[in-house]
Amino acid sequence: MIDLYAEVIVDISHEKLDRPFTYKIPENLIDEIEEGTMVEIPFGQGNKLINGYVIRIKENNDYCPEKTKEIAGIAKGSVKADANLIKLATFIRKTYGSTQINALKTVMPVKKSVKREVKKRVVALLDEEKLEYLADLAGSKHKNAQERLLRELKKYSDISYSFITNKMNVSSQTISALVKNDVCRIEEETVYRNPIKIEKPSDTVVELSEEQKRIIDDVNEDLRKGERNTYLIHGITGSGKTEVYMRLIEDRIKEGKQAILLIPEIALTYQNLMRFYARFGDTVSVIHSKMTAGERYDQYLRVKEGSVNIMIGPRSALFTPFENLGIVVIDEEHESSYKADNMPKYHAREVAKKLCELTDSILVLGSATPSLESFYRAKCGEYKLYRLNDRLTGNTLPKVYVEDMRQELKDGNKSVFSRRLHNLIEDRLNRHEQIMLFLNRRGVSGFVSCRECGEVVKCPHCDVSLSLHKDGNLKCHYCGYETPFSKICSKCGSDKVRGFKAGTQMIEDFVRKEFPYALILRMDADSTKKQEDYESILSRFSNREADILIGTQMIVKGHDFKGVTLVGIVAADMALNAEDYRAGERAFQQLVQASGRAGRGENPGEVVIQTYQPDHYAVEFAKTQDYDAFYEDEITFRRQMMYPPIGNLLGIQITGDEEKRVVKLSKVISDMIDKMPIRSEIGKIGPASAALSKKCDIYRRVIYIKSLDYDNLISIKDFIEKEIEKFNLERETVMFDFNPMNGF
DNA sequence: AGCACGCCGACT
DNA sequence: GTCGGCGTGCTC
Repeated sequence: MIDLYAEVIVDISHEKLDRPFTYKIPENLIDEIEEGTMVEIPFGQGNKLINGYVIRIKENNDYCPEKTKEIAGIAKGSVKADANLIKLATFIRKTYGSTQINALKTVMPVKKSVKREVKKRVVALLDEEKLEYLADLAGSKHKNAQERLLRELKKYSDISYSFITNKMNVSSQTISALVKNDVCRIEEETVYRNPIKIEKPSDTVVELSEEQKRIIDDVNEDLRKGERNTYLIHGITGSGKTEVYMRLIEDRIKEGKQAILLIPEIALTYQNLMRFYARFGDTVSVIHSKMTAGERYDQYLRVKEGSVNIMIGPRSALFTPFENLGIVVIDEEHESSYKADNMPKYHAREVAKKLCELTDSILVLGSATPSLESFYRAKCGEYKLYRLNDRLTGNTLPKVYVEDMRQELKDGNKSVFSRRLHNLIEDRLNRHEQIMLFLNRRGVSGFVSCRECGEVVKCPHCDVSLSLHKDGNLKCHYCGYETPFSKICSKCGSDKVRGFKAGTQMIEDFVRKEFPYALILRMDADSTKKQEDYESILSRFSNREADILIGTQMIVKGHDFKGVTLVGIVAADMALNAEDYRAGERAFQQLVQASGRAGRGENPGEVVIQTYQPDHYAVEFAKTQDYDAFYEDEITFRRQMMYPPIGNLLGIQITGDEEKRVVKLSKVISDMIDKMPIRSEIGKIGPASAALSKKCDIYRRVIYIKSLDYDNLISIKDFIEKEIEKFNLERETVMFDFNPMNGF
């Protein structure tokens, strides 16, 4: 019998080990080991048993035969990765740049039958005096690493394990030596959470509109012809996108196939989830990030045994190992949560496209405000575009007022609210109808604008707003351009240029003062530490326990509050002037989505958008809800600047604990790029300090590379990675993000 | 990442 | 000498 060998990716995430290792497959395991099997292998001089994934099986051994070891066995309680998932992992590794093992791990829906997430910390057991003494002692004996650790323990007494080994350059042996002597102890934390419980309501069969019918017939016709396309459904809020998804999914299930539905965040589409349960019953399953390992494993088993046909969840639901996938639907496809925020930073839309190619499935994207990427592809003919322009319930879109805050100021109104918003709030309170006040502050660190003319101070090189720093200078977070702050407006000459700052707390205080009899709920990151707080605030508001809900972008998504007839966007400028190239797109999306919250019940709604820049294209087009016009303006800007989706952007983030070193390393990398032989034209921006230039004592700098050719960016990333490997970096980290969504 | 090997200073 | 910390290099 011929010998078989396996290429194994070891479960150690380190660049130096990020390549396949060849192992011999023992004869007794030949039938059991396949590509995707998790195996136990002896590794290193100590032949320590570790896990690894078999990614390929081959007949010839291209490695030195004497050194080739045998696979020890199949990893206990392991779960096999199916072939498509391995291909997806390879795609993720190549497209977003990560180690193979990390790509494999993100793609695995369940790694083990019981997976525990542990966070190790080192905690001091002695008091400061004793530690000081021991540190001195270690110092005098030239035990440098030990001294470093002891001094740090004296200062903080509780340090994360990975910080010590990675950032302080102290090895695990040194730590265990101290543990043995009872100087400190290692603590492990496990975090678990319960899933949400869903009841089964009944649902009535809905009559389809002409628009909906056309989409469904057209898609089915394509499938009959053997075509596999990507479809973008641009449907205004309340136009019945969900019903279209359900019909398309139903049709695939009748063909014996399965479906994946991606939604931005589980809690936010609770209502939609119930509709799916009502329609498809037990064949629907849900996964989300907060489920415990056991719960996840249960869902995985149900999928494997074929009792689940539809998987609903956030981006990770994409990796459900269906036998015979037929359709992937991405609802609210413009949402930034579809982009992974930790490595590998993949985008669910792109991975879904790849998955559909691999499984011969169709991809359906839906949104009221499609991402520029998707709409651009639709315009190019790469996706098929459909519109849903009619609101099913027959109620009209809300009336939108844009209030010019410059004029308010001129007329002597210095309050947070325009006269119109103030009057409308009073009116709604009298009529006992509900109000939502919306304030966005994400990604904003105090942009600067003229209160007279609305002019925003922008970077002459990057066309993004400058932000005011404590040192009194205005800085660009893209290229590092710096200029002193001046009260004098360069456009109109007034001396009313000010930084912009407002918080939900401030709005709440103001509302309490102005309308003391109103019942107010506030929701933002500070007031909702826990998921329960969040749900309870929303349900209390839904039960009409309050008149006014004040919040950040959290309150904008998905929820239907029938009683709300007035939406106030207190400071639209906050979103307009976020400091990256997506600001306009995000602002438009948020304004339209926020407007969509008003008048979802019987009474018609009104929306007030307050801004210093009523002429801003995002505001103008949000007022008329004119997506196409907005798109034309925005794509022109992107084309001029070569920003995505026209060009591609690679973000490189350099972080470290000492500013000088981070600055120096970013300069080194920047020079490296300049000297690099490249295939096609690129544009380099930076290095500059990141939007959050210092966070938890870690300094952050960024470099952006623009290129029309995506592969060009990949080779730049590979090149930099290879170069910096030589430096053996210990205190700095370099991270890459392809076509970043939210900056770094 | 984590293990062995080997160098080099400190101490019997 | 020789004990032991810590840098170096390798892992199929």
